[in-house]
Amino acid sequence: MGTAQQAAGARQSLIRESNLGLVLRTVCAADAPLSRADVAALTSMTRSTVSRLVDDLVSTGLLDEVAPPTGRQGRPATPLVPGTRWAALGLQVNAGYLAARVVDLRGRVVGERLEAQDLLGSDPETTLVALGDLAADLLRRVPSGVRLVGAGLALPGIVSVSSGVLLSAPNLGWSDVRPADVLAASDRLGGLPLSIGNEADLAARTVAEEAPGRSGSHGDFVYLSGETGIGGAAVLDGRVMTGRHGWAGEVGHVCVDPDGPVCRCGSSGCLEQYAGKRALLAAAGLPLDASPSDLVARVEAGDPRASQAVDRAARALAVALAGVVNVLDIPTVVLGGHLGEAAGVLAPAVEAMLHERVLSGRWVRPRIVTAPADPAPGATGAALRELAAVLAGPAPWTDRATAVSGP
Amino acid sequence: MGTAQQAAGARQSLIRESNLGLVLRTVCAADAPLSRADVAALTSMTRSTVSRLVDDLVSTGLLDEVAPPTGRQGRPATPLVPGTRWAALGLQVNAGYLAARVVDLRGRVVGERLEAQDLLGSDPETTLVALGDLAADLLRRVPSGVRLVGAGLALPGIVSVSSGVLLSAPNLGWSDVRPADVLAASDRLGGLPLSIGNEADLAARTVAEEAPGRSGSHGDFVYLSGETGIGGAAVLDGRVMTGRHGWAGEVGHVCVDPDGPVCRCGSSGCLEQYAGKRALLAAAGLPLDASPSDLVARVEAGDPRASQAVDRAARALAVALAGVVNVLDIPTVVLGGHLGEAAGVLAPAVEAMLHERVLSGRWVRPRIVTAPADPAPGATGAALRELAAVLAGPAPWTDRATAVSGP
DNA sequence: GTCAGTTTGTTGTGCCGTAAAACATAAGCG
DNA sequence: CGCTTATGTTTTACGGCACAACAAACTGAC
Repeated sequence: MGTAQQAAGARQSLIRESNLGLVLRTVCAADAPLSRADVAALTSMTRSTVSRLVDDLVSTGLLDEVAPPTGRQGRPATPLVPGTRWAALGLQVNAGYLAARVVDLRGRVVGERLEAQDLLGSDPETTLVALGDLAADLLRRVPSGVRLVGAGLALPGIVSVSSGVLLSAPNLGWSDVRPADVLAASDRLGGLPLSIGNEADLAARTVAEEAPGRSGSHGDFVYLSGETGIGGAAVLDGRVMTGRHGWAGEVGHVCVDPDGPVCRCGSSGCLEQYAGKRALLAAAGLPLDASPSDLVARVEAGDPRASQAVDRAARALAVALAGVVNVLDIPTVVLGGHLGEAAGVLAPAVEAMLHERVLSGRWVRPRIVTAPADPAPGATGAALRELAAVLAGPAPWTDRATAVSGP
Repeated sequence: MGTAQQAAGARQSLIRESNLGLVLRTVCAADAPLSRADVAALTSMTRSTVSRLVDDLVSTGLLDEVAPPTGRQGRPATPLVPGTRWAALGLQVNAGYLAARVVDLRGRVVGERLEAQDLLGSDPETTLVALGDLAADLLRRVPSGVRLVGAGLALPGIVSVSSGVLLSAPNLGWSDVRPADVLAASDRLGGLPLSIGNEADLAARTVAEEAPGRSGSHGDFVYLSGETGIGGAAVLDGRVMTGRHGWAGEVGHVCVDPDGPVCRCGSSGCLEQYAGKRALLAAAGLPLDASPSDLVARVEAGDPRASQAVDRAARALAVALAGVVNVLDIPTVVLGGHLGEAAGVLAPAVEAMLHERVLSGRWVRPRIVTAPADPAPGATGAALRELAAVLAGPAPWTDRATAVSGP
């Protein structure tokens, strides 16, 4: 087509905003508190410039100054840390539970509410209102003075992020739901804007950044979220690849064997039919409400049926992941959810087979690692995404004067 | 780990450079010539600012002013077009030919040399020197005054872009080759810096942008390059996704059936074993030197063996591409090379099967389209990549005074 | 205890690039 | 020929950063 794209010219204020964000991100990314001079050295800006930017950030509470250390020569530096006055709300609906979390700019979970509940076939509206109650209860306990920058909701299904519609969530039995409308109608979030996202995409974010702006141990990886189904996400250089419509990363429905069992997605031989929680437990002869650790125990006890189920799943994982690694050139795979719990018996076999099947395996050996155990990583990830918006461009936030929260 | 990343602070000169590039790209992206006032309107900058930026670009020849049109009211505008004084050299080595092209900033092929040659098992040094001769001959015919910004070489194999090493090219029988060193030693490129890239990645670029800075009809697509093997590339929002090491897009080695034939990559059941040129022709009972059009003719004539081979390939393509589409969320597939030539008999079947196998197929129907026929798209893509560096940031180029080329 | 040495943070000066508005230019049109 | 319209240029002002000098605060040695 060749139509000229709309792109705004850079004016002087942009460089201010850009540097404001750079300073904030630099402080957030650091392991130890940085002084103004440290930031200047890292960003190759002058101390005077950094100083003025930092002053702005401190006055809005995006950065905090802490007590100067002693013992070193020269004028004592003023250590800077991410502020505690800014936080975001993360929500999650899953087949087995509701979750609400508040995460602050330092990445600390300020407050949390979890509620186990079987939600397969539940009514979307009722469930979302219950989630709203959970959130409202949580928000009441948040210390006053904390500014909430937004709310995010992690959902296990196909989500249209831009329009805010959950198109389909088979494990909940939901389709065409607009959570923001439901929660706005019930007014439990106090006008906080709500965005939604895919559970795996958001859970992957908790691996990509251990705190807002601070990248995790892996910069590029494929995340596999073993909840009831198998969700997935691809992270490239710390950013979750969402794809054109936000549906990228559906590794669970990569075809492992075209002659394999029919999947409820309409295709056949999907990975989920081999390594999904139900498929795995059923193949091992375990009840559907058994836990992955039961499976691991059986395998370690020498149960041949369990071992066979695990082998079958490992083989399927290797085939599917090899394709993903070949296409994305990301040799690291992070296993979360039930796959993470079963990683002890799964990972070694998958890793070996991956090595054989990956074209570039000769030069970079594929690795499988396990995500830290967390009942609701999607909720944390949703909060992190909201906070990431602040880090990307703090300027719009420094203007707003009043806080949303408070008792 | 959370180490603070090195990021430079934005200084004032950056905004100049940024806007310089923006103006250049805006003009290049437009279908019709733009005036200074048009650019100002599109970029939301003032006419005065645009005017000064354009003056700089015109003085370096990155933009040309053409004759003002007549017939409209008001002071006649000065139409701007990409300059003809800037060009890049694109080279390609493939199993069947050598190619050299010079492409200018308007996307026109200024000069071209093609040489058919069987290069399987050839000596890398001899072949690259021959390519250098071809290029030197081509450069002699380039009009004087044309500035060459760089040279790119498209190679059919695993390439380490950053270090400039062709790690492995099975279809040439090459491994661990450093083309830049060979060509620098023979001094046939007159000191022009050479970068290398994967053939499919670069060929995909010719689909993504029909001219430097002017995007093609598809912004997001998976490109399948059917040369001797099957290469691939993923294009997201006009940018080729290269992956961590530059090896992304190897769709040819996605596993279609784990029990399928062994591939020379060490894996089994790779797509290439079903839809690769050799596999396809062999399955159809055609000689290895037959052309894809022969296959199409046989199918249309009702040859059952040919039809069966095509069906098998289509099935394999659907399985592999469904996985790719599920993971990347890119519902458009562009077929190039022999797959493009056979698209008439392949595409409809693949499209139908894709629709069934893609998770999001209910909302966005996957489409298969054909790339324009071109004997050496990699060469053009390599040149486009060099020119893209100029468009991304023209500032470094406007400083250099002297040209490289000339008779 | 005092003073040199050292590192940090702040204050003025100048340069540079864009915005805004007035002005100059070059057509068409009645 | 003057009016209208649109483009391109000039002038002035403002905001941002770099640079350099300065002030602040602590260590350590004599």
